[in-house]
Amino acid sequence: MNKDATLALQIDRLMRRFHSDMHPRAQKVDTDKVGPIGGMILFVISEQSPITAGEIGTLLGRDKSQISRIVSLLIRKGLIEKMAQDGDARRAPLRLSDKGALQVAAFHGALVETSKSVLGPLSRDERAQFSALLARILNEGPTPSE
Amino acid sequence: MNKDATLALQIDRLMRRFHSDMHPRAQKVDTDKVGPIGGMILFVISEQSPITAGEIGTLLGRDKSQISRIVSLLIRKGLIEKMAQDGDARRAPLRLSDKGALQVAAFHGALVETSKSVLGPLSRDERAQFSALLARILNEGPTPSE
DNA sequence: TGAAATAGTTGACTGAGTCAACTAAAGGAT
DNA sequence: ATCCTTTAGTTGACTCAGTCAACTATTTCA
Repeated sequence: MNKDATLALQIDRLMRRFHSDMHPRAQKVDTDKVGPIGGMILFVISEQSPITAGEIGTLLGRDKSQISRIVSLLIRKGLIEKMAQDGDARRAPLRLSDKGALQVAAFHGALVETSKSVLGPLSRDERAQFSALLARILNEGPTPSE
Repeated sequence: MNKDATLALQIDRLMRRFHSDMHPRAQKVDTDKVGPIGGMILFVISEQSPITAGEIGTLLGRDKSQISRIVSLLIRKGLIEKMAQDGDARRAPLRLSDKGALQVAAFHGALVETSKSVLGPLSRDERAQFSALLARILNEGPTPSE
């Protein structure tokens, strides 16, 4: 069997595993019903702030329309807020609210648990190896700090 | 920043990259409009036949209801067919039709191209390493190993 | 100043994924 | 045998992810 095709199936299965593990964990702490992607957006903002919707879209590899909708939901829920303009009235720099900062900690925990659960079979070294390979694969786009 | 949380974001981005690369490729060869998961099901059947819907669900990590619907679509399109019973009337062993075998080759090509494109930054050795790590993750996880 | 590029919003749609309820067949125990 | 439980698959209803196109407002630059 073709190795590349096998790899494709493996990646697909990893995705499924990751999602189905994360979903219930994220739901349990998602008191404001912002969904898993809402959680990831909060997480990204907590790492880099201020950040615009467009930058979030690039980081997460999602369409701007999707980001736009979830961002306005997060604002409506009071988890993030638009900051004062930075000179370009098209851009809307975002930052966490205090409430959002609390929420982020919970999502962060869910993410960590999911990673630990899914990557459980790997040793510490292997996990680092895996992460390094992922970083190389993703290297073409903007990567979160290391 | 927490390493495990970084890993979670990395995996998510890999998934996004993989999907958005595969989607157009799969669509181009998807003359019967069975969708990317339809293609993966065909691929799985081409590798292991006969196989039941339940086994496909386990292999792909999808819900049986989702598999059931797509399988009946594939049958309606004439790409796969139910075989004679094997003694258990609940189980429905499936196999490719001739038409399905042709379609599978096209999907296979799309899968290979996607792998090559997404994993382009990796060397031959790194790709093998990556595949081995994936195999360790997937085989020792909550899914029954082979 | 007028045209093109950029950031974001909105609408409409497809499809993935989840959950629960259901049918039908098989297996096991007394 | 008959009941009870388990298993394979089907179906309905629903939520959310993802895509695409059209649109507004603002900035940039020729």
